[in-house]
Order: sequence, then structure tokens, then C-alpha cells
Amino acid sequence: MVRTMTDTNTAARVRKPRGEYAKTGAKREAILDAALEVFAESGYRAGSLREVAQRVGMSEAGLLHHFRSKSALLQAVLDRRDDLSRALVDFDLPDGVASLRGLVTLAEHNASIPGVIELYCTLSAEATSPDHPAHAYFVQRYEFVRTSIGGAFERIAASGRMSSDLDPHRVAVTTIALMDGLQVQWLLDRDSTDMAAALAEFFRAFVDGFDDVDEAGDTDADGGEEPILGGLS
Amino acid sequence: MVRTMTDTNTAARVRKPRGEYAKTGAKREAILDAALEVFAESGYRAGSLREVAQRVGMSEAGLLHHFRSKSALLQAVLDRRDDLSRALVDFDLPDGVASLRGLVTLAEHNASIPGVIELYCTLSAEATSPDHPAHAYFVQRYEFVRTSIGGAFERIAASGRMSSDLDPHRVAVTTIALMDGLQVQWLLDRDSTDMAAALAEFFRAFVDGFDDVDEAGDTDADGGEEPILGGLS
DNA sequence: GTCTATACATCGATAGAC
DNA sequence: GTCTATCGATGTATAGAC
Repeated sequence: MVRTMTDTNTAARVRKPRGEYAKTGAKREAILDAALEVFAESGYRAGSLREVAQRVGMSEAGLLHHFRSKSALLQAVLDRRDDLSRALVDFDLPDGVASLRGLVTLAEHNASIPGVIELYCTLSAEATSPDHPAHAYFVQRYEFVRTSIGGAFERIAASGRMSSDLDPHRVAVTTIALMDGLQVQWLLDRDSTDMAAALAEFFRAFVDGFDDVDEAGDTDADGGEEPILGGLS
Repeated sequence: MVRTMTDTNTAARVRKPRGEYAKTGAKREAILDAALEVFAESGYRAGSLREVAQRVGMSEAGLLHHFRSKSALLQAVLDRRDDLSRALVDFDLPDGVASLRGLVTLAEHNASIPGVIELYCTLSAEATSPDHPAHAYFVQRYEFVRTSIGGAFERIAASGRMSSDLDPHRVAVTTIALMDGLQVQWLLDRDSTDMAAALAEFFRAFVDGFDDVDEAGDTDADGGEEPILGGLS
């Protein structure tokens, strides 16, 4: 399970009585939406509370009543994305190849929400600096994702569907790097790359039978939607 | 040839008389060094002229005597990196595989100059925003690099050393994405990845005989150093 | 060519009225 | 819960003395 920056805050928030929470919660959500936009467009350091407050139709003081500081607001934005992700991600599928196909689906999905891509793309680069308020968050996040995708490749290797010359963990690092790097190019020029196609081409070269249709593993027969892995970056 | 943002300025600078240029040129170089550091650590928007001036032991006004604005300083920093790169890069080698090996060497070299990696990593994400002063620079830069690496892969494909299923241009996009993404992870955690090894593993999977020693193509017999491709990102 | 002084904008955050 | 008012810090850039 991913450790977040504000487990304490989140717990306290959830413990609040429902009626009071519902009303003020709507405002909170609106603020978080606006904050995500602003941080995505300008990054954390260059993004201003003023801009967030303006977009949500509030004064800065009113905004700071809900979030006591700018960095607390950032943490809340990231925590909420994690909540969404946690509800959608399932990396512990027995079939590692299915997890990889999920990543391609994710890349497709991501192209429809450029704001979120911008957020993670900008923030992860910014948070490279050790004194950035989200530095620890991103270090832990990447660690977790590396482990998850590494596990998928381990199962693929164990089933003999990948060259034994390849280290599953290193291929996981490569996969994540590829997804991140594609996003930079895509944000700079939407026509420069089809992120999902590039990712699929990559998997096809490393994994035997990546394109094979799976009629056997029909665990999704309940008609539910494919799980979409969100906010990986 | 790469088009830069300040061809005009560069031309004007070069035209200056040598004696005058030498003295003030030293100060310029010192400023550019400091500016690269600051922009690398904090990005363009959060990096301050104050910090640059302090590191170079000057007042802000003195600094602005050499560069009329903050964005002009950034352009000068990028232009200088391009000058260095242009002197080191040779992507028009007849042997495409040799160019790829050059990229691995570059990845090794880059690990020794984290400041430059930080600069491009932070700036390229920041410049994703259309109103960023370096936006056009990075769009053009990536276009150029895609074309260059795409050409190398085309020659490799033409010589039959790559699967004909792969589109050389798309593999070029993938290669660049991989290099960029590796840098993010590496900056967040230096132990998370060996950038050069990951890149080599990638090429090995796509290119036949990537590891083969080339005794035939001994064009480097003059004892000169391997050309190092600098500042690709 | 470099400095001091300063103008002017923007920002995060607090205090206190309502 | 939201506002106005305000503080203090920080930032870019200019004017003018030396």
C-alpha cells in the first residue's frame, strides 16, 4: 500500500460527521480541482494561491481556511489523486501480461486528461530538488510503482514469456521511464507521438505473445469495466 | 542545423572586437555558469536573478548589464549548451549502430554532470507550458533530435539489422523518451537506475548485433577521442 | 562596467470584522 | 465560513552616481 504524505489529515477528515462534511466537502473538491489545474499549468513553485482562489471564486484568506498552507494544498491534491488511483489500480493480477495491457490502456486514458499528465510531469521534475515539498512523495511513489511493475515482469519471466537475459526489475524501470518521457514529448507537441502505440510496440518487442487475445483468462466476465490504472504519472 | 532562439544575438556577439570581448567575455561565462546552476536547481520560474548574481559575486543591476532580462539570460544559457553540443555531436555517421553506441556513451557521460541533466529535465517539463520563454526552443530541439536519431534507425533498418515491423521514427521517439524518463528517476534517486545500462539493454533488444565489436569500421584510427554527444537532455 | 537606491509587482500568510 | 486589510518577504527591472 502506498504511504501518503498526509495519512493523518486524511484520517481526521474522514472521521468528520457526514452532514457537515458534505457541504464544506463540496467546496474542498472545487478548490482541489482548481489547484490541480494551476499546479499542472505552472508547477507548484510558480503556481499561486491567488490564481487558485480566483478560479474557485474565493478570496485567498477563504482558501487558506480550508488548507492551512500552500504545501498542504499540494499534498491534498496528490492525496486525492492517490485515492482515485488506489481504487482503480490492480497490479497483483496473476497474469503479468494483463497488467502490461492495463498500462497501455492507461496511456490511452491519460491522453484524454492532459491536466493530470501535466501535473505529474511538471511536479516530478520540480520535485527532483530535495527541498521541494513533494520530494519525498515522488521518491516513494516511484519506488512503489517500480516494485509493482517489476512484480508483473517477474511473473512474466517466470512463465517463460520473456527472454531470461532481461532483469525484470530493470525492465520495469525502463517501462516507467518510457511512459514519463513520452508524456514530455506529447505535452510539447501532441502530434509527436501516440503514447499508447509506442508503449505497445515496446512491450511487443520484449514480451512473447503480448498481442495474443486471452480467451482463457476470462476473469472479467462479470461485465465490469476494465480496471484503469490512473495517475501513474 | 539546429535553429536557436538568439541567432541574432550570437552573431552580434561574435562580431565584437577580440580584446574587448575577451575581458567582458570571462564575466559572461561566469554568469552563464552560475545561471545554469540556478536554473538547474530551481527551474527558470523559481530561479532568481538575485541568486545568480550572488553566486557570481555581483549585484543584480550589474548582472542585468550583461543580459538585459531574465529570459535573455536563459536563452544565452541554452544557446551556449547548444554550441557545446554542436561541436560534439555527429549523428550523420554512416553506421547507425555507432550513433546508438554514442548515445550510451552520452548517458554515461551525463551521469557525471548532474547539473546539466537537472537543467534539461526541469526546463523541458516547465517549458511544456506554451507561454514559457523556452517553449519554442524545446519544441524545435525535440524535433531536431527525433529527426537525427530517426535517421540513424532508418540506416539500421535499411541494413537489415532491425525488425522490419518497427517504424524507425517511432523507435526514435521511444529512445528519446527512455533517456528523458531515466533521468527523472535518476535525479529522484541515484541508485534507482543505471541509465547507460538500461539504454544499452533497450538497444540490444531492438538492434541485431548491438554489442558486436566493430573491427571493420575503424574510422576512429586517428586516436581521437570518441565523439561525445552532449546536452541531448 | 559596476554599484546603490528605488520603483513596482506579486506572493504567502495572519488578524480580526462580519 | 468568508471577507477586507495588511504585513513582510521576495522578485524583476530601471535610474543615475561613480
